[in-house]
Amino acid sequence: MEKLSASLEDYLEVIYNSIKYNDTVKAVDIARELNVSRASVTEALNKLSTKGLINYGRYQTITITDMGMKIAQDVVNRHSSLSSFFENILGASRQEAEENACRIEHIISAELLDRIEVYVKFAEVKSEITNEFKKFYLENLNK
Amino acid sequence: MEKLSASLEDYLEVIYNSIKYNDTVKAVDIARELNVSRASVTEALNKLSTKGLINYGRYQTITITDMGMKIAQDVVNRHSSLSSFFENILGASRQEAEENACRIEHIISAELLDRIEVYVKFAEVKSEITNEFKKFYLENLNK
DNA sequence: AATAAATGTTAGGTTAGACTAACAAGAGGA
DNA sequence: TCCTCTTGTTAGTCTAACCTAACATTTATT
Repeated sequence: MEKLSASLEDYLEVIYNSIKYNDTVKAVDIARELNVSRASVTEALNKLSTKGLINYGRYQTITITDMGMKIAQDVVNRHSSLSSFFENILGASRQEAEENACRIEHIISAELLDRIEVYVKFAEVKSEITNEFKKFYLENLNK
Repeated sequence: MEKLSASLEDYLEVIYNSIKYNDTVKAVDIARELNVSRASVTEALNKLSTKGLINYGRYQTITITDMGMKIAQDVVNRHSSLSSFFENILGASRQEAEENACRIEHIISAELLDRIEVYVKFAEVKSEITNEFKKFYLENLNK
């Protein structure tokens, strides 16, 4: 199975999260969330369906297949690893962290992401590092 | 001036580096470097020229304008900050670091990049952190 | 149930960025 | 100089991802 485009990963991610937290998704929700037209959502749904990642047909309820589930969870994991790295280690705001995670999650390599995940664990164990960096960062703002 | 696309930033970056290290660039070099056809290079050169970032006309030598210079240097800075973060702090190989920097440089926010740059300085001052992380990373490989 | 509002689909367009194939221009060697 | 090879350009295509406008279907309201 060839890699999904950044765009299709976004659609799948929204579908996954929406089902997880609201038990269901409608095309109009996806459109709002991704700031695209309803027509674009229909197009994306057809592509995801053709690839066997969601179950979907005209005017039908959207569900995720097992394969789609695996991919969606992988995207979501990438997202949350990056986001917590940006927020907890680099000290970015929640929003800043989220926005960057949304974009970078699609293009980072598995290996580099792995290093980032380990770094998050590392910083949990050695929490003084994070504090020292925050101090260092503030000192550097004036320069 | 509106933001350049990732693709045009790549072209400009190659032009900048090529001129910096070889005093000149030819379209065929750009094509090789970016793995695109010569036709695609011609198209990109016309766009960059229209935007006033390079001086260029049919069959003519390519040079960078002052404005193009600023943008190119900014891209190159983003690239090298990211690359050294990935290599020196996260311990990725040179190649891994470069490849990811090439992609991420186009989409990271200025604010997050700034935090990364400060983190690189921080790790230079506190070099024990990097060593501890490398140890921690190796220990975590087996889990 | 009838109608109005919301949602989903289709058809047809646009744009950026790539491609190939064919042709044009320039550069180097015999 | 002529010929050949390399390099650059053009024309025409393709694809992904978006859009709008019009139409179809479903859902909600009276």
